[in-house]
Amino acid sequence: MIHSIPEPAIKRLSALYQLLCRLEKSGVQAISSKEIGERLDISAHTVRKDISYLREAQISGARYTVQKLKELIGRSLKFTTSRKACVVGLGKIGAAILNYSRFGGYGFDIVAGFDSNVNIVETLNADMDLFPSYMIPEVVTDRSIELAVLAVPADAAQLCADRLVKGGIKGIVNFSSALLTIDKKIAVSDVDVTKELRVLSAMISLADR
Amino acid sequence: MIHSIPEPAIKRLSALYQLLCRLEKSGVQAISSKEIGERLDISAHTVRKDISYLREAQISGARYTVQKLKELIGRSLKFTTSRKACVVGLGKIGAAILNYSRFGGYGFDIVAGFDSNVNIVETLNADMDLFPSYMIPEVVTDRSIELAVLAVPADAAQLCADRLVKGGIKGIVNFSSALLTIDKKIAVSDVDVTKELRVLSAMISLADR
DNA sequence: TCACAAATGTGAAAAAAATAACAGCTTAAG
DNA sequence: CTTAAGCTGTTATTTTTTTCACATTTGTGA
Ligand SMILES: NC(=O)c1ccc[n+]([C@@H]2O[C@H](COP(=O)([O-])OP(=O)(O)OC[C@H]3O[C@@H](n4cnc5c(N)ncnc54)[C@H](O)[C@@H]3O)[C@@H](O)[C@H]2O)c1
Ligand SMILES: NC(=O)c1ccc[n+]([C@@H]2O[C@H](COP(=O)([O-])OP(=O)(O)OC[C@H]3O[C@@H](n4cnc5c(N)ncnc54)[C@H](O)[C@@H]3O)[C@@H](O)[C@H]2O)c1
Repeated sequence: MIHSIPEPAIKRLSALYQLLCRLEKSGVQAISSKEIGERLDISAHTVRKDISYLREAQISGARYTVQKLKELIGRSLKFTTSRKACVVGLGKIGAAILNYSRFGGYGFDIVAGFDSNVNIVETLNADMDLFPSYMIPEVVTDRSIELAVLAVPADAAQLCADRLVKGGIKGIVNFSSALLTIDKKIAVSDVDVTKELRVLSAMISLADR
Repeated sequence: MIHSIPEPAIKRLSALYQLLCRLEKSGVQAISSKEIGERLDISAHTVRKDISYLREAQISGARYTVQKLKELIGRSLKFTTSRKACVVGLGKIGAAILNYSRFGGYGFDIVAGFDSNVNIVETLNADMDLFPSYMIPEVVTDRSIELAVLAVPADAAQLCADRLVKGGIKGIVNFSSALLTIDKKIAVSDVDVTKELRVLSAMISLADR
């Protein structure tokens, strides 16, 4: 059964999937757990254990076939079907992400952008449709958007998150430093540069005691 | 002794520090572990446990004094002294971070920017000095820069990281999807939006089985 | 064909982290 | 002053995650 893969394992398997995509493109046919471990900076034990959570053994004894392993992980973690995403807040960060062209190649399709500033909505040059912020619930529902990147100022984050939830969003990448109060069923990933810097700073301090 | 605080605890304490800064500004004097837990979405047990790693008890029985707790964490994790940082790669993401004005208030001082494109170095409008990429080692050393935000294309990331290391950098926030091969002593935090989306995608899939 | 070096898959052991339990202190109200 | 409710600090317990060990399988060269 596939339920209850430890969350750290899910993260490592996601990274492994990306590695396998790259290896496949560059024509590599097979790879061992040891080599994977070196690339991802984790132990070979962990690599094999993570793969074993997927409960679908490949041929034991032989190195992993890149293509087959990629398919196995993709199927298990549902990376196969492309998911629709949107960007909320089209300032510096939001606009950069909106126009980042490489998401498509990885199975994400940014189909809408939102901002409260009508001027931005009307003038920003983008390949997808842009809407004013109040239309979030409607558009998210109508277009079956599952993921959102939230790049608004901290004090607007909760309001926008609520609108996304109303529209039925399933996951949010939150760039603001606001801590969202949100239904547990919705997956949230916080990307706070200030916090990252602070954690690094602490680790540096504690490292050299 | 302060050594060996679990890494998850360091991250939570960093978040707590930020919360305490905000509370102090808005004039809150005291707060309980229960309230902290609600704000940070962790249990009150965990909050108290994390604080106990710092081995410097406040008055037991009374709620935490915001200011004192902030000072304790700041002193223990060395958030008190401001650290110098730089940005490498002044494209969309890099330029946004370079001009983000709020880092100063949190103890980070962005004192330099680097790009291989001389045109950008010369024309970009910024408050700090900008340099061509080959000068990274020299400038990092001379100005005692400890932290770097790396926002270059994936295929340039390793080269830039090596230059930063040569200059004596201590921590890197890496926005590219490249996996850096780097001395264990240097703290690295990867911020890969594509990977975040993928992890969210996996969690969504596994949640509704 | 056979032997052997090199892999994998997984149950078991160890380590790490989260959670709980509770003794003892604090504050506030009567 | 006394009591009761509420809170912290820390030890104990449980759960989660990582690491290990090894039986078993593959591919290769003589
Ligand atoms: N923009 C996004 O939404 C997004 C999303 C996911 C990941 N990323 C990643 O973040 C990184 C930055 O993204 P971006 O959109 O800002 O890219 P960008 O192309 O706008 O900017 C990259 C900058 O790096 C500079 N550069 C190239 N080689 C360099 C070198 N050797 N030394 C110094 N500078 C160099 C370029 O001149 C350019 O200014 C990339 O790795 C990208 O893949 C971006
Ligand atoms: N730029 C950085 O380097 C940086 C660093 C750390 C954190 N952040 C955080 O990331 C977030 C985005 O940063 P940015 O630099 O792109 O900010 P920005 O100010 O450039 O853009 C914010 C955008 O959000 C829009 N907005 C405001 N309220 C809105 C609402 N209710 N609905 C929809 N859109 C709304 C604004 O019109 C603006 O276009 C902020 O929370 C910021 O604090 C940014």
